[in-house]
Amino acid sequence: MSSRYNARTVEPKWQKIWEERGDFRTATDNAAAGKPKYYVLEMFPYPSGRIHMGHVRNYTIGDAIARYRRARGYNVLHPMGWDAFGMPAENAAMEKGVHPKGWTYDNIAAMRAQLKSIGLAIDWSREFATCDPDYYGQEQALFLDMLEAGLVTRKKSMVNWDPVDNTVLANEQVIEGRGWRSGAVVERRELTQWFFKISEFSDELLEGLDTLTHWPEKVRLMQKNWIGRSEGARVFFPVEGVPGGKDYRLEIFTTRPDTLFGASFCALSPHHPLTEELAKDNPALQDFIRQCDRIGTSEEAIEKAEKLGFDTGLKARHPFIEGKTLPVYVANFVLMEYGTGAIFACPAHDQRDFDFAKKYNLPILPVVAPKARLGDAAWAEELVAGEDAFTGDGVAINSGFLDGLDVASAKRAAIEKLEALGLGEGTVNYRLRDWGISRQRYWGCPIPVIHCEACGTVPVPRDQLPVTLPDDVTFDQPGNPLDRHPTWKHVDCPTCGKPARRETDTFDTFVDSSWYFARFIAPDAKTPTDRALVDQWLPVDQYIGGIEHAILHLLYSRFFTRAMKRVNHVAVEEPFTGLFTQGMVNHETYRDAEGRWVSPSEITIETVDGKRVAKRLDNGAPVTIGSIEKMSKSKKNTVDPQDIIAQYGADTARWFMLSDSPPDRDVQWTDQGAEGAWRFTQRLWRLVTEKPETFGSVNAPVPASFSDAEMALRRATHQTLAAATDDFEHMRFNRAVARVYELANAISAFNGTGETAGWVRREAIEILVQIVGPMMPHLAEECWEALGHDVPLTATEWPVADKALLVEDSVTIAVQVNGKRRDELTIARDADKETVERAALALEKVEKAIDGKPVRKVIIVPGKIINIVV
RNA sequence: GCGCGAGUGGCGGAAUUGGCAGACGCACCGGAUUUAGGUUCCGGCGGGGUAACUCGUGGGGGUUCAAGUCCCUCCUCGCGCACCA
Repeated sequence: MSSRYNARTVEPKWQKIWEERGDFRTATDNAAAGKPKYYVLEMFPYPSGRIHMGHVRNYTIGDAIARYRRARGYNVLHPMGWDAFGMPAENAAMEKGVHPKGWTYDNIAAMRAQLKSIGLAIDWSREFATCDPDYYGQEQALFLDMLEAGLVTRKKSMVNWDPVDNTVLANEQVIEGRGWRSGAVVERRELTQWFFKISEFSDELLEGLDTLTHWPEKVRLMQKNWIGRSEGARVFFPVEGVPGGKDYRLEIFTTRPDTLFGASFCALSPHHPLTEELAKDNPALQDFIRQCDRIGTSEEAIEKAEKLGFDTGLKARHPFIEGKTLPVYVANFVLMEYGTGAIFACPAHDQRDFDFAKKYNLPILPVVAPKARLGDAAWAEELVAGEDAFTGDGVAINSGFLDGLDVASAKRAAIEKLEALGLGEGTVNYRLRDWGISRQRYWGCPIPVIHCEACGTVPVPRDQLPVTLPDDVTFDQPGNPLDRHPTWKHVDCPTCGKPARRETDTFDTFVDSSWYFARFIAPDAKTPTDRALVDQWLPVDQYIGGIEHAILHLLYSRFFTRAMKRVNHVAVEEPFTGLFTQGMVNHETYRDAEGRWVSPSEITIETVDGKRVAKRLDNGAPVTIGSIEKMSKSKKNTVDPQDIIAQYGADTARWFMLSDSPPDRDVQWTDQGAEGAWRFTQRLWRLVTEKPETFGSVNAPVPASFSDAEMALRRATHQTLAAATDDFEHMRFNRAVARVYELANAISAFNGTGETAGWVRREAIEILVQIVGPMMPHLAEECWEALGHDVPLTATEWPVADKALLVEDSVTIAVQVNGKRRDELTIARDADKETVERAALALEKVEKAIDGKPVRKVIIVPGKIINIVV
């Protein structure tokens, strides 16, 4: 009776049944549900208009977890929403003349339909978009709470300025130092902006990392380095000749006070107050600053740029060496945002200082020598003549009272001395800077403040929230449409009633994504969160998303959760108990004879003489097969999930996404892999439906005894179940898939007949279908129904492995001689070491390998290996 | 430039705390059945060697009875770098 499995009809059928049954609507009041809660969340998507394979992978992983946890008896919360503010909507408005709002909501509608076709176990009743006034209004309320709590500040910071378009550019809009549209050389410009005081949480955020034991170690390490706690010293260098500053003391931060005796110059950031003071009547310095400002604002650009300096002519007095002075430079690699915006440089022991000293012929004096080369004059010569600074541990030399101390002791001694002299102190510095949240853009959440000439910055009164975006805006010119809107920004001051001006900047979209996980718990609450409910549901038990968010999004969310706790909107400090970072989806690239990228859908591949050869489908022109890279529009190596779903069904796409690669690594999408996944869907369907008469009846009693072959299949079944369950617990879906194949092979190979065999066969196939359930839910439901069940799989509990069937009576272990495998031995599991040793030594191949030589040692690892050393 | 991670057959990968390298899948090769075909089933499949055996986890070195796994070093690729999301 078996016929082909038709995903096209089966998948919508089950999606409809699940929806009608309300299987995935979560009982909001978990306490009443009487089950443990489990909150699983994937990073919500930006509504670009179409889902891509990265989404399919992300949401399939999350869905498998959600369905597995549901089967394990948890009350699962698995919501979905849209990270809907951001630049692409404004770009579309400029390029296509569509309104960002219409464009965004149209995209959401299209992507929602696509996501639903994947068959995700999502509670769609909780869906929202961050551009819904209801959501961003609550975000404004949160901001006001944080403002009142002193967590917000205003200060000056640098932006990329396009002098032709007269607009602020994002870093990604600066290409090789030029504006992406105008092509003009970009300048740095100072702007007063809003900031969250995340730097006040540096220590807390750092220490909190230790509690995140279910996060990848690499993410914790990246965050730790990003926060960048470093112990060091503030040192004051008295500077002579500062105009109008008689006793000017230059404050610098250093992590290496032990190298002070090797100092050869001081350097100021181009935006250090002293630099700006000096530049006032120094046109050459003004030019130099302008030159530095052309590098752009990204740290990457600044660090990669050639090191340049400007000698101010000022001299700084060395704190330890009487009479010694150091030249004071302005240098392009000194960041105003880090430390004090000024450094002292010890070229011998810092690579950047070293490069700079070489370029400007400044002295390089080694003051730390590696232990092994202490007192070796040649070492110092090599260092100075070479290209690399010595940054390792060693012993202080040429350093007066520090001589002979190791680096750590020398640091302590130097700080003590500085403190005694009143020329410095030990201090802790962090790399983490405050979070600038002002964006000079339209499509974002308006910052709810009003600027009044008399009253200063005044919060928008709560009863006037949300401050909504005006719809009547134009995108025919660059710049912020809110700022040039004829009426929107003109309001009366809420305090004094005089004419005032709305803040026209909007929030960084990272603000929107820093608390959405809390909003899903009560998406309609009239306050940002519903405390009774968030206390039940937070933190998120398992969060899943791309590794590219390892630092910013996750750090901002951690900060925001702490800030929300301070203003009593949540009880927890950490938002995500478990974090899983999935890899990317890659695909081969193709180019035609002219080097233009060609899409996979435009070509066909054949194997000629064992080699894969590609050509265009339309005209047969040859196409070169290139490297495997991350799917991207620019390289045209994308595969549209909708095409795959239309051709093979969602289950095939899901299965492929989970089957081959470990989820935290990159996966390569291949047509053959997709076909292989599709073939397995057909195979499972055949296994279930081909010979229904060979299965026992549903709910038949357990037979009294089993044959050896029947026991073997039962063992395979329960061992697979135990192992696959463990794999699900650890998100090792690729291993679970491999075990599914093994069990399927065992079921196919089992040829027992009769009632008992039928019972065993049914047990095996049912467990197989249940394991497949979280991964290919539609197919599994259809199989489950075909096996005679009335209750859908989504409402069926996860099976439990019979522990008695997990252990074998005998084990096969390898026998090595001098570490090389010579034979194997099958022996009772509980055999003692002597028995094992005697049996191993008696093996013919082992005897031959020993070759009469004396046995020195026999290593027996029970159940694993025997190694005979001769 | 700085920080982080990853390298195992033709390909994706598997391998408890160091304990039989290559499970499982894809591709490929051979056979059977059938069809108009990509279907299905059976067998083979890291390199060298007739074989005994031997070499093999990015390169080089080390620790160990035993190393894909631990240590040192080098190379390649990927991610992040604060206004992309």
